[in-house]
Amino acid sequence: MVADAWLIQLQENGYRLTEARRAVVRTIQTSSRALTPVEVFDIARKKYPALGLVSVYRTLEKLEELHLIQRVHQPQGCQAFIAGGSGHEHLLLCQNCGQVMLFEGDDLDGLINAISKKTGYIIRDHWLQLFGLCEACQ
Amino acid sequence: MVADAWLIQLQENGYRLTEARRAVVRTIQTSSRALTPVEVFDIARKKYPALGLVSVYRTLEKLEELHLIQRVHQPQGCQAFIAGGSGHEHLLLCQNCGQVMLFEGDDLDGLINAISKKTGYIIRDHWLQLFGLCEACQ
DNA sequence: TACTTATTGAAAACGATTTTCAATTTCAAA
DNA sequence: TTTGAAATTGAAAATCGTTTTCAATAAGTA
Repeated sequence: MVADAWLIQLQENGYRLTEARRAVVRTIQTSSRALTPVEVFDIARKKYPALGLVSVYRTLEKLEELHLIQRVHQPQGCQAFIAGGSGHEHLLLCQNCGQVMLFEGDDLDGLINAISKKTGYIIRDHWLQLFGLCEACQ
Repeated sequence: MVADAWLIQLQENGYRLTEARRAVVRTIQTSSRALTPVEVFDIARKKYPALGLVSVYRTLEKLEELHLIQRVHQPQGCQAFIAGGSGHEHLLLCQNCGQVMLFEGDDLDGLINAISKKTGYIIRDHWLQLFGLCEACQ
């Protein structure tokens, strides 16, 4: 019935497709903001009341391992997850409603080279996150 | 005896100077990598064995509130603290030894304007963190 | 020196996450 | 279809990091 890429990914990695996993996947996929495990639990249970919180944790773990979701770091905490992007993308968060957008196309080469030269570090990775107000919240 | 800026800051904000606070302050100030509360506890107790873990948490809370320390976000967790910079600075972390350096002079205006135009967001803040290998670990 | 009040460490409480376990469900093989 | 092995489940218990409570102590002012 569902030709869902995430479910296929789970299956191809040897995981079984269960109602609990479908419920968690659907919940995260349809959210425009990052959700904590308990939030996923509360939302998903509306459609699948038998769901247990433990299964939420276990499914999130697998989805993160497959890079289908990613953890969102914020000043208030780092327990929330959002659908992961494809390739190299960064996050843009609305400080009012929590909406998360992904963007790509950062060109930090100049900056990174300068810092590398100044500090002697070999730089292998970077995190960039922007905070602001989405159009609706301005 | 100690003409320490952090201790003065604490005092000026109405907090008393105690051995527990001195021990925590000294521990963080002399560390080149981010420390978790328990790590601070273990290190500080070597010089002040009577220290309690609760006082570590309470002192970290006050130091963070005064912006003297900052929380370090990493893939493995976000509970560690490092001495805070002055003004607008970003972190550069060694993925091998954990050493943390601060740098400033990021010019993200072009990038931020482009993202702002593309998404309609008003961008008010940003986080940038670089990961790599320090000279000693290469 | 005396006194008020912040601060302390220990123990208990708490909340989030993980582990254990018997029952259930999935899915491949018959 | 049916069967059966193995993965997955939810509930309960255990665990971990952090916070609260509380009586004793220490800091700093008068």
